[in-house]
Amino acid sequence: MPKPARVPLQLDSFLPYRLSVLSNTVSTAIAGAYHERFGLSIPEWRVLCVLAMTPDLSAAEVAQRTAMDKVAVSRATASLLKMRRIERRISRSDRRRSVLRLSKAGEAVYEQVAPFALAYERDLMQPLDERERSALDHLLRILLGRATEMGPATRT
Amino acid sequence: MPKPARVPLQLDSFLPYRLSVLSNTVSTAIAGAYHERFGLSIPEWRVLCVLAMTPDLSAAEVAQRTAMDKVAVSRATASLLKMRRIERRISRSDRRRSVLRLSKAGEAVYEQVAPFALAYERDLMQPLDERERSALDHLLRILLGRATEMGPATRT
DNA sequence: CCGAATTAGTTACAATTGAAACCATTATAG
DNA sequence: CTATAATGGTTTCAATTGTAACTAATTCGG
Repeated sequence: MPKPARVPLQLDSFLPYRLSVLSNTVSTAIAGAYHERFGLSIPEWRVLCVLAMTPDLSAAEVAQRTAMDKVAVSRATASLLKMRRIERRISRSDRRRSVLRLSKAGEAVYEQVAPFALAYERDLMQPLDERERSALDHLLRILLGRATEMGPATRT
Repeated sequence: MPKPARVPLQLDSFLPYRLSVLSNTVSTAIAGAYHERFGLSIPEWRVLCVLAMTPDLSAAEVAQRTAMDKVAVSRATASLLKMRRIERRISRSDRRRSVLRLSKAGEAVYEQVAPFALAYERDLMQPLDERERSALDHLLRILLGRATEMGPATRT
């Protein structure tokens, strides 16, 4: 008997691979632009973004809303503080907790970056019609839910 | 006049963000499993995978088919060589070029990992019906094409 | 109250990743 | 031919990222 039955796994039709390639392509494109135009990293941009929508969050709340861990948030806020794009106060009631919000300068940066980000997204989705866009939204929602509930891949 | 018109950018409906979160969730789940079960990193897995489908590729060809850069391929192949999961020869016609293929042990590992990977993928897509799967395929194809042709985000 | 356990956030250290410099070999121009 | 350029691949160094340990403040059990 020759070879055992080969499981045909074509890498470029393998969903995790495709997601990774797509996400990397998009992210590095955006990251480059953010960096050279605004001196922002992607984690910094995320923090800026949630604080623009919702001021006075703690670091932990920011972490939750940006899907970043607390170390990443700490680094991003440290950098944003140094650039004076956010301000930090200490919570009066709990002196461990800090309260973060955009500074005037931070708002100005946000007002510049947000349209840029939205323009990129619009361009990216430009080939999709309305039906396809809502299908995309639907699929991403399902997949993320599923991936999250599956958690650390347990099988064999 | 008060605030300038706020551009409403909700992070969790921003496509690049959603792709990043989904891809990270899936990748870290799989990476953990590959690592603890087979001692493989994702780059190593990718190399293994393309060599299983197509033996006797050069490093550059592997790079192209895995969407990795040549440094990543070099590291992955070095590690796979040390573990004796692939073999390397020097091309007779061009002594810079190497020719890579799975070893017996490499094939054995592949035969184990591939079903695992496919099972993970199947579970991930389990909530999707046939229509949705083909829509997903379609959308990913379009978006990747678009992201690639847009290249380094140029705008403002 | 007081000490153990929790929680918010930072710091330190190791592993990953990317960019540029670097060999060795082959191709090309004069 | 020979010098220069280009190519395949590896190594080096710096930047990013993740994990674990740590500090400071708060809560909880007794």
